[in-house]
Amino acid sequence: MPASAPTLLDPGLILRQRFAAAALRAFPGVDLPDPIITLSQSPKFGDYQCNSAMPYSKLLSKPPRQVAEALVAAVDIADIAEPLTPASIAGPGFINITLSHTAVASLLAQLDTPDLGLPIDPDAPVTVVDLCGVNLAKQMHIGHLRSTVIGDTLARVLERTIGPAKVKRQNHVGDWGLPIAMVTARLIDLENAQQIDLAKLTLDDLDAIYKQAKQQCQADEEGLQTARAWGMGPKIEAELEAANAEPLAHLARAKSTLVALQSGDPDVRRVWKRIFDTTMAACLATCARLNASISQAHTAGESSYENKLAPLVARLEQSGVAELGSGALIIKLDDMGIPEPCLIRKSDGGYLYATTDLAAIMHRTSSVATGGLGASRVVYCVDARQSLHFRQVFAAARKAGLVAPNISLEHAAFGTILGEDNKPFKSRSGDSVKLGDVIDEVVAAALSQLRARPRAQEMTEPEMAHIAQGVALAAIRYTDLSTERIKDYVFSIARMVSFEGQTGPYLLYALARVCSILRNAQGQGLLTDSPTAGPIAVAHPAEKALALVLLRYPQVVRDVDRTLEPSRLCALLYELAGAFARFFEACPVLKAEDDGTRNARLRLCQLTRRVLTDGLGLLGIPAIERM
RNA sequence: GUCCCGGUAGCUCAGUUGGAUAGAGCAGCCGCCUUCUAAGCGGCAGGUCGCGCGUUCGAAUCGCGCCCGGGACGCCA
Repeated sequence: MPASAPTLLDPGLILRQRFAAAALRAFPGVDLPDPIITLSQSPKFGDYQCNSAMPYSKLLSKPPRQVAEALVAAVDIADIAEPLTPASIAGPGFINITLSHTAVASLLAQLDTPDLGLPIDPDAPVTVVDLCGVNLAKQMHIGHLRSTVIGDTLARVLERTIGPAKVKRQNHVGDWGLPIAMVTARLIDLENAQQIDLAKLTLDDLDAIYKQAKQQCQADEEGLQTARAWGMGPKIEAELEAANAEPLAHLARAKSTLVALQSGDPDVRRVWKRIFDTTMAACLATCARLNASISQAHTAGESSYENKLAPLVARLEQSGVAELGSGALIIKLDDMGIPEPCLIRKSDGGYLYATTDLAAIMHRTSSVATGGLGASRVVYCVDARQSLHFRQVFAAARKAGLVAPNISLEHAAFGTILGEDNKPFKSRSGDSVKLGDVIDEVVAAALSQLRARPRAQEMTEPEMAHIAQGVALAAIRYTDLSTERIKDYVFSIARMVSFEGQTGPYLLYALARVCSILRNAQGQGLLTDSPTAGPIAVAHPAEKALALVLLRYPQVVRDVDRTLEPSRLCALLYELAGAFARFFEACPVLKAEDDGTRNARLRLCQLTRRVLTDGLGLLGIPAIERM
């Protein structure tokens, strides 16, 4: 047990410890589960409650109220809560606990440190976060939003809990398959025909060329097979074959380009590199607009595993883990509860994306000394539709002994973004929507909302434009992060920038109001040089309610680390903003009844600002101090 | 067909390890700006937690069966 275990600030955790000790004292020798401590639903039940008397009563064969009485008699919480009395036991045996104001103030003072109760865990494992996952020759589209935003947020949270040095973002760029070869082939043709200048190539060009190339290679093989199967006659078959001739030729050309690319043909490589650079520059710019910290340094494309595939597959084949099935090389997983085998080599000798993923796992988890990333935890921020794929890859990696048993492989799966019609978000023409265009739209919507406000007159155009950017970013990211990852959600620009209720802008607004108070205090010379010097105190119910939300912050951040669910942090910050809004209504700060109250409230404001700023920062939402 | 994920107020969603009267937001209705930003606050109204059976002192939560919606399912990535 490290001596530097974080100070317990969360009242729920403190109470759990105290009640566990009480259970040990009251019922020595009995192995009871951890006490259940929850927030009370209603103020009349106090702040927290212990619900364990009932389950314990069964294990102890004693009436629940008697168990509750024994716990109340044994528990030592005099330093943090109001004294428990027989009236504290309610219903079948709930123990209601009201924290003392002095204890809350003292815990708040302990929270008010540079790390906000979140010291970096020195024993934490190096963690890889697989995120973004763009493809070459394609604009980032709406399908990349969640992987980018959720992945970036999880990485930010981990950077906070385990330290930035141990978090390795990995952008597993799709830069190596047949589709890329198709584009490369097409681009070489266009260049030879002098129809394009590679030096001036843009991603929009590539996007168009990608579609052309795909079209060119689109053979109606299904139709042909149907015609054969149904015996539609040689004439129809011949017609279909003729129609297929051209696509098949293009396909053959793409395949040979892929071979050339993979064997290092300099000219093909040169064109490919141009595609790569053009794509990455544009995508990283879009990531930057989303405030996602994803850079060239995080890029680890499929191509980077290119020369690892053959040795890996050979090893798996030799060890007998992989076997031939209908010509393909497969790893059977039925003994691991997965009926579908994992394919790692096609019957034509080509490798599949599972092969690349296995190579990536090895790179990520092997030691730094051997050129790996040294991770003990790998988090995949990828669409839920790939769940089976990752179950297969993880199981295959374990079965093949590619990763040690203590290494954690986690798929942080997320649902689909839907349009207003409840179907996957697409443009009117059925194409996927470019992410940059979506961001533009949200910024425009935010700006027009902003102009409609009465306060708009007090702002300059550049100020408003700046705020609109921030509001749009908060709207997009908060919307994406605030529901459970696994669920689909409807992308409604109107709702996300509505500025009302549970939205990113509401959180920014709460922060702007805190900042406003502190700014005015500064202006009136009410903030001393050492802002944390004055005593912290909690008296008014709204102050206490605010304090109790603040105290839950560190533990919620750790929860996000553990569960990979940013929505929990979103929920807490929303509660915090609400608690502050009620405090703001009920408790005048600058015009408080006396200096002591005012200073205590100023400290509460300062701490609220810090926690809100910190939490928003973890969500990748920069603070706006005035709006 | 098999497997995975969802189903909670008109709409969008919370609901932690099974706990008290299932909570928010939006939309609707009623109040509150001479006072630190009304993008706010207070209140009213709104629910067979998809259906059934079971386990339990207690089930939105756990188990089994069904219904509805979405998704995945050996040579695409």
